[in-house]
Amino acid sequence: MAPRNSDTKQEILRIGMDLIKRYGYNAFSYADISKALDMKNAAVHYHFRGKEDLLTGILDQYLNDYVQMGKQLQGSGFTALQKLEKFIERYSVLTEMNCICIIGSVASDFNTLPESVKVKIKELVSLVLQMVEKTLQEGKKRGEFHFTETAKTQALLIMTNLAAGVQLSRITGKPDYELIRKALVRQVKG
Amino acid sequence: MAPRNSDTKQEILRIGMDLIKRYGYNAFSYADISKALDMKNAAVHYHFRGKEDLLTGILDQYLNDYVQMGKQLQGSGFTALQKLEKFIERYSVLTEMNCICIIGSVASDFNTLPESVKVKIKELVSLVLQMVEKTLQEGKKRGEFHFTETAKTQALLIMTNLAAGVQLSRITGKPDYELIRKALVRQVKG
DNA sequence: CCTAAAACTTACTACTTAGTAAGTTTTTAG
DNA sequence: CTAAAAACTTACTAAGTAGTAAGTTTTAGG
Repeated sequence: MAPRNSDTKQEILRIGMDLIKRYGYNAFSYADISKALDMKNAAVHYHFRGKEDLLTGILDQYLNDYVQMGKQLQGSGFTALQKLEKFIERYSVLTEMNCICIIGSVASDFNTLPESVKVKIKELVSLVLQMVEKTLQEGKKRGEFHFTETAKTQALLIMTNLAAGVQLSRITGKPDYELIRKALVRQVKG
Repeated sequence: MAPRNSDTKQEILRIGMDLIKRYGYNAFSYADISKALDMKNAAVHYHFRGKEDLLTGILDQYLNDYVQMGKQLQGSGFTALQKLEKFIERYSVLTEMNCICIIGSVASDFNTLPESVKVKIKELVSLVLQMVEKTLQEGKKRGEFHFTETAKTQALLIMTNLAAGVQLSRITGKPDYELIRKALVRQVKG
């Protein structure tokens, strides 16, 4: 049998996250994951009792990544613009991989998800929005940004531009994402 | 048995469209449709051989609706702002119904769809974007709008704000959609 | 009224889905 | 080396999926 070298649980999360970004939560199965890792579906159930637990695990990890990134950027000498660009970069990478962001993916499937997961998604989205809002406020204070809307509203505009930008560009092509990306940066700079 | 008064094929399309907007393409089945219309799943297959045909029918109807709306607005004495608001209104209604737009829904599932449908979605998105772009150009010429981006880019920004706005507001609440809606109108007015 | 097409139902198939119970292998710690 | 916990496999279930073939009812037109 193939050697089971690395942490399987982590691998499952990795594959699961990729599948959600590529196809969506309701379009992948335990079989897809087990096949990708060359094991049986029961092994996946050993690590995550149900699909709900798996999704929860994926969202927890994603949230953790964001918190980690936030800490790394905080008080690190980066300008607000650089912080914003680090955030935008995540979406550029998604576009390049023909994927959409986790938040956009689960947002589309929102009505089909169990309540516990809905709550977690709310937390996740709130966190991301607050991080962007904070960066925007900081940039305005420093004189880097000159947008006219409130920081919260501007954060909403940026989030929707990016999340839907990657979705739209899968259909109409990557140049459209670039148009959106550049325009929203201009908008923020004012 | 319950009387089969109205056009069944049209009813199937109506239910199917509602299910896509509410749950997504991969989260509903022929059984859902047949139950809603109090008939057997084979009857749905009589009208639409496969799920691919059903989705094609739904997209065709949606595209047709848009063309119809475009014709109605063209040369009808409406200002560009009024036309834009008619467009925005569609998304406001979706928000109120706890739904997302068809385009956003199929965009998330894009990688799971057959090629023929992908092509149709491309046509649909291009049409909608062009309609918005045209309205923006008209408004600028008339002095109603004063946005600084190109009409195409501004159309992309509006589309992404609205499409992701309804998705996001299902998670964080309707007020966020309102913030986005009002901000994008301000942005266009300049 | 009669016929033929349209609109179904009945009854099924083959496949996929999440999930489970019981047994086996592998790893780890004393 | 050994015991036991962890990480699996085997072998299954029950439910749901799209889809089909054949027969029945309904509807519309001459």
